[in-house]
Amino acid sequence: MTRTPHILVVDDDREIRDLVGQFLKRHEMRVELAQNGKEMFGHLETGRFDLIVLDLMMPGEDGLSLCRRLRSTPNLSQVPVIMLTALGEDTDRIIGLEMGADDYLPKPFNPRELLARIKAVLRRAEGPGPQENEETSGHYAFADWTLDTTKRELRSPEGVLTTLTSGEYDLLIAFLERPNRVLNRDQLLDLTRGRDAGPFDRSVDVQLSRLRKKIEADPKDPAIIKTVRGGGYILAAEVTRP
Amino acid sequence: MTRTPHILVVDDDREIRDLVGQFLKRHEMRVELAQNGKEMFGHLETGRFDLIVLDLMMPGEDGLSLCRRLRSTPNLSQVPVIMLTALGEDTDRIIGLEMGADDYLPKPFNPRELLARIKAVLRRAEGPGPQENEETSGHYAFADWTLDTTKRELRSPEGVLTTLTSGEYDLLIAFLERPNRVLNRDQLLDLTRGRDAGPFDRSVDVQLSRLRKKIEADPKDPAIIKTVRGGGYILAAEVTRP
DNA sequence: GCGCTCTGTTACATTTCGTTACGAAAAACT
DNA sequence: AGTTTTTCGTAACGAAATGTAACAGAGCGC
Repeated sequence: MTRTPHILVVDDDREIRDLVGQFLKRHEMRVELAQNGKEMFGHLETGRFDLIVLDLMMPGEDGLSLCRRLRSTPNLSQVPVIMLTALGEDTDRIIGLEMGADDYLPKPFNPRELLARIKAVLRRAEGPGPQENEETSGHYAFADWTLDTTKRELRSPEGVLTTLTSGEYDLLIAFLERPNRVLNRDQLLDLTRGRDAGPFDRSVDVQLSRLRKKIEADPKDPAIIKTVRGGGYILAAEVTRP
Repeated sequence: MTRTPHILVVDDDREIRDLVGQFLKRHEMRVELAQNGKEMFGHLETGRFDLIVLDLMMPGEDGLSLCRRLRSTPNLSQVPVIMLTALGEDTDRIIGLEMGADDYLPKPFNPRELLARIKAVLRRAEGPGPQENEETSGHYAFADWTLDTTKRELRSPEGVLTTLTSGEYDLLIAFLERPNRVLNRDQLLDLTRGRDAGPFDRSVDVQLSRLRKKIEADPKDPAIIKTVRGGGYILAAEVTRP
């Protein structure tokens, strides 16, 4: 199973950003663009990415700093990064000192070269799988339910074990990692299946319906995952991680 | 079968140490860190390493001296060493004088370069090696089961001995070495049989089914090795190595 | 060779998931 | 209010993925 890779391109130069984006899209990758750290973390909050292409030199917070922040964010510390470095002065020194990235590419670069490196890094990173692995340690508790992510076990308020299919499990995790936030269908589809929605895609609705049947006391009047008409769905419960 | 290399990084500069460590970990290596000779030999006493990355300039006993001690220690005299040398020193002279290391890398260095050299040295060292690939010995404990890899004995929660065929054993080991990670069929086939999957290869499924019949209380609703639809399988249990 | 065990292949059963369809509910409009 | 339009819930169906019994060939000890 290889889903199409989801790449986040961060560069303040609009031209480069778009160019890289177009190029990667033509090579069967899904691409999001960000022009600074704020946008980058915005994307990271709502989507799952297989790799980040990050410009070193940017106004405001630069690539190095962003990379460090990334590495110290529990959920994102393993996302591969390819750093774009401008040619010049102490590039070597910086590269030598800062190894937060998985690979470096000096500007100006050949897009094919970038593609090759992306593929190489993805191949390497394939092992641990998409983010969320690592220390997504342990337990979630919400609305008297308990989810053990190590054992992939869901326990009802009464303590009964409830089996979830992988699809239902993925969906639940997506909500638990982003509680009390409205997630639209595109985001959910990306988070759970790593793909974009077709024109009349209702698969999220159906899957959610199935999940509700298992965890809601009254699926007709859901109390845990609520519908936001025109917006998506929201996990309406406090989530704790003991 | 080559398992992930075990690297010991010795450098007094915390930043470099950590960054090198992070970088190598992302490249499928297991890494231990030491900030001086004392810690280094501490690690060497308790673990087996495939390679040591050693800083030349360190307060107290420096890299050269440590390397010499290493070479004169019977058990460790063959462990490959890559020496990090700061610029500005008379590198050539040092290299000329000290042949204890397998390779040298001047600081500041490009991490890709370090990785390339590590791989090159490992490849070279691989040949002769009766070097005994480390922790082949030991016990695994998971979900109340115990596996003794020395005797290849699997014991059930009730203490009953369960015999595994070698195929089942290999499969179980593959999971135990990578707990809580989704492994797809290609990876499993590679890990257990060292071959690539044919077009409609279901052998992993069948073998896993056989393993489940032996270790799962209810093979119809597996609790230890779970299926990740579209992804592969995952060992859903905590694994400890007493 | 003969019997035994192990493993890959095949075939069929079962499960899961996406799509479609249709009715219900909410919003928009008249 | 009544009507139309949009959005959502979910049953039902079919396609795809997974589970596994049964078979057959390979390897091994005798």
